[in-house]
Amino acid sequence: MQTRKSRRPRVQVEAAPSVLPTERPGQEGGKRDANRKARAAALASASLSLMLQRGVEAVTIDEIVSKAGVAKGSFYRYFRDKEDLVRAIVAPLERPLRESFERCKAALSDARAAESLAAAYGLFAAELAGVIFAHGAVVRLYLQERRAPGEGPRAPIADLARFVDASALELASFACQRGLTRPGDSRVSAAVVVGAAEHLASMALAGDESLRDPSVAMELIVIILDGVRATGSSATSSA
Amino acid sequence: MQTRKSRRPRVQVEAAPSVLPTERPGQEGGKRDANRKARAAALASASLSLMLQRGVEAVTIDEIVSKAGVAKGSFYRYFRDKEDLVRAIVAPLERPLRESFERCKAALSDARAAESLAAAYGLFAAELAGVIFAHGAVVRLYLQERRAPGEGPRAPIADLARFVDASALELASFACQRGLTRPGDSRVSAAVVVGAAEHLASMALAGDESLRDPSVAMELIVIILDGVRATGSSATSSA
DNA sequence: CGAAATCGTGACTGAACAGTCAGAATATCT
DNA sequence: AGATATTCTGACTGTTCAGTCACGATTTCG
Repeated sequence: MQTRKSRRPRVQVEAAPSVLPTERPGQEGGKRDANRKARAAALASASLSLMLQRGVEAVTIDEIVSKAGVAKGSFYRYFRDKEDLVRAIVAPLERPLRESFERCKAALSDARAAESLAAAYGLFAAELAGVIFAHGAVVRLYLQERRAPGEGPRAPIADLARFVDASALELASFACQRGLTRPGDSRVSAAVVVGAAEHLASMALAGDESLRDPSVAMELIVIILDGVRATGSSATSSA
Repeated sequence: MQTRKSRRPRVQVEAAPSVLPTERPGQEGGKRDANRKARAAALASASLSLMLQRGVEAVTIDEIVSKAGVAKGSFYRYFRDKEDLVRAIVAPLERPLRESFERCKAALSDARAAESLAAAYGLFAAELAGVIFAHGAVVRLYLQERRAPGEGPRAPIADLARFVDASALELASFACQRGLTRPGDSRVSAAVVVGAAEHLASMALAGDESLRDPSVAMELIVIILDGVRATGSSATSSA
């Protein structure tokens, strides 16, 4: 079997490469275990910096192993292919995102008025900012390739993007049903919020250091809340 | 000279490929001219659909010429390489965008109050919607690869993205200076507006047909204006 | 119509690439 | 320490790809 690049192989039947380091030999404390973690981390880290510089598709396995200081054969002991590597790189984002979405929905469940909306969204934004800056490089990669087609090595990023969009839509629908936001098509408000937050994060991570200030996140919140808030509550936010 | 893929060649000194169809022989009316246009269009169209499906980097010249029904040598008579092709594909977007930005700025120059802001932005949005739906496939490609690194075949898209960001920032600063929008960091409001509009456009173009309704654009405007409007003017938008 | 140019073609080249594998190196266990 | 299993290594293979070029087809122009 030889697939050359990631050009539409999509034929793998069951995944499960014959050999992958599950946790076969010396567990946890051993030198084997430490080596494994170090190697996987070196590969992921080298990939990440290369992919941020030149894009996921342009980076080759040879470059990755060269930069990571590892033999090519070793790569395939840890990852089935580039798509598998990308999946491993972005995987740490999903859980904290999902949990923050869930906590925000729970907070909205208890919300009775507009100030509860502000509180719930404020907490949500703070949590998201934590995730974004804790996983800066990975989030940059996600943002960079976020709208990639669902095929090829960028598929895991596209999957995560779909998850974010769906979660945001669910949240927006929920808030709207409970009368916390202006009535209207929740797909629009969800898209606006996701697009605005992600683009701002992209700027903050890729460029301007000064955009990382907490006041920037506050400004985003104020703008979004004023745009989305249910009419009838107090007018615009107090600056 | 052989560069294999677009892997960091970046060595070209002066561009200007030895032979490219400027307008050498039979001008304008001739059969040559018609053939040229038809071929270039076939290549661009084939590229566009392939790139939308699998991404700019994954598509090969062989696939493009095969789909376009053209010999490989002909490709290189029309485009220097894939980057050149991408530049030709997205080029038609820049002019209308620039002109809309300029018209919007001019409208803001004449604006005296909040309703002028709404009028200027409303017209701007209508013009943008026109561009977006007139060049649907190209805009989809732009949105798909918008945050790509500035190297490689996606560079022309990254350039266009920088242009959009810079223009939006200029517009936001201008509106803010004139007191038409809430005081604050214009980088934030510009990022919010661009991110929101582009993400919504991405949804409308890639997915849901129903998001193409003009009422959706109106909803976007209302949300953004309420989030951005200078305090002191009338409260939230009338529905 | 015939000459002179441009244009189209597709086989060809050299290089880069993904993925493999036999043997060397290393860790673990007794 | 010795035996055994796992892991690392990098040379190797077959393929794919970008870019070229000599030649035949087509168009233009006198």
